[in-house]
Amino acid sequence: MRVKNSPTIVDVARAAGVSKSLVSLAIRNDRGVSEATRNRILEVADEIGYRSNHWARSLVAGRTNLIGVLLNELGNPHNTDIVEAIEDVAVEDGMGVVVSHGRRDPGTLAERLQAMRRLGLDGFVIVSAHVPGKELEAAARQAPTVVIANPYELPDNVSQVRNDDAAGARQAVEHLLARGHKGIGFLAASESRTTRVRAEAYEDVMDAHGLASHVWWNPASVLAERPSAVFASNDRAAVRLLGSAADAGLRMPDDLAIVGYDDTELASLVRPKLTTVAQPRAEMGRRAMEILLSGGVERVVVEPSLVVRGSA
Amino acid sequence: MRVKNSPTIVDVARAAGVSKSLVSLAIRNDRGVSEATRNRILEVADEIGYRSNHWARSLVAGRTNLIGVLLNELGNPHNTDIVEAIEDVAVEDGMGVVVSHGRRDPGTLAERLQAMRRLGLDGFVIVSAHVPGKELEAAARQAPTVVIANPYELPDNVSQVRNDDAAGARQAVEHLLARGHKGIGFLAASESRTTRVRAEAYEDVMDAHGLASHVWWNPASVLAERPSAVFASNDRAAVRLLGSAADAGLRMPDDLAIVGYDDTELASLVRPKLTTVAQPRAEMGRRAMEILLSGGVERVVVEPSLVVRGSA
DNA sequence: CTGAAAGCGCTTACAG
DNA sequence: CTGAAAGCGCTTACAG
Repeated sequence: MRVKNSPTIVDVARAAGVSKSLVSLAIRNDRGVSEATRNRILEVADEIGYRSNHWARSLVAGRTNLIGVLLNELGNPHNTDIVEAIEDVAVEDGMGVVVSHGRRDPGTLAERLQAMRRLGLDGFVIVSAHVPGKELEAAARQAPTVVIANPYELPDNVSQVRNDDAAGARQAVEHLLARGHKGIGFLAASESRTTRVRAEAYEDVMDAHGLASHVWWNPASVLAERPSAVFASNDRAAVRLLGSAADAGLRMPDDLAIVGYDDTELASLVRPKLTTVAQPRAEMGRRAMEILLSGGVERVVVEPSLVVRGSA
Repeated sequence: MRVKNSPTIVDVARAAGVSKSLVSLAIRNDRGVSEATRNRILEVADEIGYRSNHWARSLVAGRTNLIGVLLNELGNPHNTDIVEAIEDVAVEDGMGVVVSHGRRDPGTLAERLQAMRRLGLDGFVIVSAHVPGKELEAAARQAPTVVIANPYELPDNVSQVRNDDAAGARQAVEHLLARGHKGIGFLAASESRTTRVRAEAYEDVMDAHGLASHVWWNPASVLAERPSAVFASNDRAAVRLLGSAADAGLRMPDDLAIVGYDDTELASLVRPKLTTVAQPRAEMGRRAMEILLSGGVERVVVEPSLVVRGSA
């Protein structure tokens, strides 16, 4: 599986009858090469199928012009939308993006990040809360690193862009209260810090209204207790609950009102469509890239907003 | 945003008091380096945070040990499951994977493939039917290339792994016929070859049973005609139809039976759960990697299977 | 067991 | 406007 020998700069030089330095200059549009010469060189290069070797170029440049994006998992639309926003900005700035992912597993994530580090990328965007703190720290020592998530451990040298989970959760619960619900529970999707913050904000609001809180970890427990409404820590959990509740013969939102979090595609695919809290994903991706390109360390919090649909 | 100067092999050599060649040998576990020396070198390397430069290594090796995976779009679970299977095999073989995607747009896909080509990757797996034939051809000239999809144009030098869409479609339609449906329509999700093949197989089966065929392009047209059952060209289209039908007050599967294709996560998230045709994604990813590593050009067709759930 | 030298494909001063 | 030389970080023969 050896790569077919691609033509190099010296092949072009030979074919065009010039020195290889001149080819290099012509290809990079360096002025100081006559119009005619440049055109001839470019033509020859094209003819023999020359394609500059990114690795060699990076080696001398000391930078790769490539950003590494590490995802918690592929196939999570909340994450992948963020990736697209990152890429938009990167491409505008003439940088490439390589994507990797770790299947929600800290060990795999660490491994993938290390592989990216070996590539000597110019920056890292981590769209996951599960990368070990020491790995983040090591990555940030090598190149600007920003996390788009809210991990338990966030070393001082790494930047962060996250949404205000407490504010989002409050909007969700207050919406439910405004609709007259009193028996409102919380469905936790995981033990992540994000879930915890959302749960605590939920409890605070309930407390403030003199109402009792209930946190469940799976749809079955929810159905066993039959609250009048549930705030789920993300859309996926909300949709699972929606399904289980439907299976149990409940009608949403009358028998059970449900609010999710993230506003993924899923939310408008199911019936009733999900009322959910939307994170400004495009903005988050954009901010992350801005921080990366600035080279400094920043912590940014953006505001989520409630999207009311049929489920609550 | 210049990368902080990472320690190189010569830094290690200096710190350990040996030549840089020796460091190189020690690091690659080349025998011919005394146990004691190797350990000392490795220790020093670890101490000063040495990390080998993938680019430099590739430059001299003439290969990158990296496979490029190009996706039609991120966030399509059918695609991303395939990617995971590819990665499993790649990691087993000591190769890395870089992922890129093109948002379903041929121009963007072509651009991304070109960027990957500049990285001099050792092979390409294209999980998309929308990459222009000439781009595939150029990629395959450079390194082994296999498409996991069924594009209209497939150059002779590129390999392919795909499922038997006609067989899958036949299973779907025959299932519907077995359930007693006669007025069965087809909901097309796009103008891709895959959709066309599925549509034609559907028509053939209907023909064979002396029944009329109807192809629609959106849920609204389906509902205007009220067939008794619909075979949708993929899960997403099926779920959209499910939603629209529910909005129109229909009960599935009694008022309308629906069958999808792909068996994505979506299929078991909605209610009723979707009856759908499953592609052996793990096998497809594995086969693609095997072909890549063998270096030859092959065309492989795998068998899909019907998964019966609640929607039909 | 260990070191000096050449070279991977490119760019960057430095002379002409 | 153009060429010869050095060097990016590494590996690979080739001598000792």
